[in-house]
Amino acid sequence: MGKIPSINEQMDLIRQGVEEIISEEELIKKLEYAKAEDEPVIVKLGCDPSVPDLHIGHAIVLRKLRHFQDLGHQAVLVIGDFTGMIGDPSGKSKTRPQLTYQEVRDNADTYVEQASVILDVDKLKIVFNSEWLGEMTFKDVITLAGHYTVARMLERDDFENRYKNEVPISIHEFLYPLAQGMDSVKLKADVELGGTDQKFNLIVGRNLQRAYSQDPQVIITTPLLEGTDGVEKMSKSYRNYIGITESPGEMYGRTMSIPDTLIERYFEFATEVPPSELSMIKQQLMDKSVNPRDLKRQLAREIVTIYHSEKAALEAEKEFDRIFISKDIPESIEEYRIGPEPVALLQVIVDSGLVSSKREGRRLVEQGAVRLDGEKITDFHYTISVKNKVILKVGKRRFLRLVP
RNA sequence: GGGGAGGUGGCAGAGCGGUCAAAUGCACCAGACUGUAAAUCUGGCGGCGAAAGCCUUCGGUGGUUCAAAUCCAUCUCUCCCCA
Repeated sequence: MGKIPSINEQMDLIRQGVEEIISEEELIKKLEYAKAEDEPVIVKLGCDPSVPDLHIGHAIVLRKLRHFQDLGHQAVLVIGDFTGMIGDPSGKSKTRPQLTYQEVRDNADTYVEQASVILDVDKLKIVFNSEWLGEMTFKDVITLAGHYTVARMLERDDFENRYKNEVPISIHEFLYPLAQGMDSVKLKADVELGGTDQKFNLIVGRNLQRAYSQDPQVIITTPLLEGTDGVEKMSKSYRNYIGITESPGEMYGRTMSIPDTLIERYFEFATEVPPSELSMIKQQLMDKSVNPRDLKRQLAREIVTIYHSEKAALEAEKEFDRIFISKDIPESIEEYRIGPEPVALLQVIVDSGLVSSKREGRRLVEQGAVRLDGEKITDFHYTISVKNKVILKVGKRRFLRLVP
């Protein structure tokens, strides 16, 4: 590692877009040591193989890991296959079906594949925690558990709240942070990354390393991004996420649907815009010198560009403008064959999958959301017979080309 | 082992014999407006039906009743307190 950047330069990059570093002094020490000894710092990130689809919220922490890679450090991705095979740690959900070995492997593959958009996979060390956790005996586990107390476990906000609100916490949930901490011990991690929701677990890892006479890891937390609804955290279970494998059009549109108040955060955490530009954007948002819509357009382009290409971003933008600004029809519309016989329009809407029930279709007609070739349909008994192609439009963004 | 409180729609959370397809908030969908799928306002938000109405839903099952999310029995899961 001859050309390692200076500690200051490293810290500048590391500090970008993080919530908290515990502690900076320790990190600097580790970096200094690494530089002096020409030994990379070991940076750990754990992932949950039960959710294979990544969204741009996950990307924040992945990007941070990438930063460490760029600085010449050793990134380690820990696939939590062991914990994944046992079940769900976040007590609320019911018995999530346990994943089989094969499912976990497949998910892990998908994860790495998707993460490769952000990480340098060639330099990435990938490990499965079943390797060591699966080897532990019950006695080992008890010994491990002996390093922690219930009171300290209850320090975790989530546990504390659930305890207070009489929401069940099962014993095995206490073991998850310990298991995760064990990963750090095994890997002799210098740094562990995670979302702010992981802070507690990361600290447990730190404490366990101490218990095992290791130099405790530095923990770095990254913010959890709000979803497109602007209310909940971005998560697959609410449909408020932007998946990193989504089509450019979908990605662009979903970005445009975030509340204006989120523009700044998205710029800061979901894109690669340099700090100088970021501060300019913040300024523009504050003094309202630029229409927020235009900033959001820029944001949407940035995001699509990261996961697709600039070209795709521009095309997506064009399409978006077409539909929502010019109120035009999309460039390409799916065709749906209905034959020359007269059919109830409602039936067509349901059969084609545009809406899920006649009831819903009817509501939409009543609300004036259904148009045929631009003409509003007001009668839900409307019967259609197609001689030439017709454009069926439901709401603002559902289109179908009906062909005989 | 004993005592008590609960399981309601995507989530949170009311209801506690009929007026309950189930308040309210969030999410979601649509319309208006607009600067965008932003904000705001309005409407909708189980299914079939033109409608009347009918069917399925309040942890599972079985009852009581003209009528049950609401009462009873039982099963199951959860929480709290005492030991």
